[in-house]
This record gives sequence, structure tokens and C-alpha cells, in this order.
Amino acid sequence: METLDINSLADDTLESARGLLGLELVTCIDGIVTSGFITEVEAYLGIDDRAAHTFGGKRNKKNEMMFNDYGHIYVYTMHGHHCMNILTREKEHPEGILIRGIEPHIGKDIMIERRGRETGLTDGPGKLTKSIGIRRELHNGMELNNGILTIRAGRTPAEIEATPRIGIDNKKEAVAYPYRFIVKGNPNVSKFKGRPAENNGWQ
DNA sequence: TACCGGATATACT
DNA sequence: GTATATCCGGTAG
Repeated sequence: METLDINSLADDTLESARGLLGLELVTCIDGIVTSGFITEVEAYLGIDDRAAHTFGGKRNKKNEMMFNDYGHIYVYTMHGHHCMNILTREKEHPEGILIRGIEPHIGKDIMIERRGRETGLTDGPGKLTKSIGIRRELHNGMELNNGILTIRAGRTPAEIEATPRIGIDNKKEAVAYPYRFIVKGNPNVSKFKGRPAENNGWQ
């Protein structure tokens, strides 16, 4: 199976974010493999984006990993949940893509065990990291495709929808930016309502 | 020492 | 469907 070309993350963050939809995110934790197809992402455009941790060039111990080159990941915690970002562009541009939703593929039974429930396994940023075993203390700052975390070719979205991002109501002008991208009609996204699309929105 | 970041799960109308 | 209690750790004061 073909892995993601890291160099495709070097240029435009919004383009990279759209391109991640449908790819398969695979983890191998302690020899246990789980994976899912990416259904929901949000782009964070660094110093010019009030919703980003690096707005205005702010740099501290917590967001230090954002100042790595593209192809690394940045994991941050909040309220005991872990959220995973894939970094784009070179280190002078601390931009990234938050993975917010995946559709379980390999090891769904393991995800159920890790989560302690059978529904809503991966339809939120804190949920999916727990399901696939990503933890800040272990994985913050690591590189993609190193044997533990791999992104490879997956499915193709029938239609991509752009919406405002979630949970940033206090971010002034940034609240309305349409930097959230989802596979339209796929139920494995935050706050999904209504009916899943034909084939869950895949081609 | 206060508070902030936002997600999750439950309880509720 | 919407409201709200709770969660952890870092960061700012």
C-alpha cells in the first residue's frame, strides 16, 4: 500500500487538509495495529490565524512542537484528552492540520476496548486519539511513516464540504473561516446530524 | 494560585 | 435536540 508523500505537506496547508480526507491513518502501538479513514480535518494557519496555538508567533513549551518541519505531528492535551495535528510547511510557518474524525477500519474491536464503549468511537479529536492509541507523552513531535504512525492511500470522498471550525467561539474574526473539511454525509464527524449519505459519502 | 483551553458524556427540556 | 459538569495540564499572574 502506498504511503503518503510527506513532501505534499510542504506547501499549502488548506490544500493539504483537503488532500488528507479519505486517506488511511494507521497506528502500530505495542504491536497492535488499528486504522481508520480520515473523515474530518481542520486547518490552522499559524501566526495569522487567531484560532491557532501559534497566533502572532507565540511560542512556548506547550506549542514548541509546532515549530517543526512538515511531516511531524503535534499532540496537545486538554481535559485529559489528546488531540493530534499533522504539521505542514517549513518550521518558519507553524501551521498544521487537526485530525477531528476517522472511520474505523482495522481493529475496531480494539478501539471499543480502549474506549470502553461501542458507539461514537472516533467522531471527535479526543475520541479518535484514544481509539488508535495516540498519546502526547509518547507521540508528540514524532515523524510520520516511521513504523508507528503511517498515513497511506485509502478511499476517495464523493464530495468534500467546507465549514467553519468548531469550538473557537472566542476567536473573533477567525470563527467564520471555512477551514474545516469533512467527507460530506459521513457520520464519523463531530456533531453529525441527519442521515448518512450513500456509501457513507465515499466514492 | 487562578484560569484557560475546548471535548466528552450525561442529564435534561 | 440543548445545557452543563467534569476532566488535566500548562501557562500567566
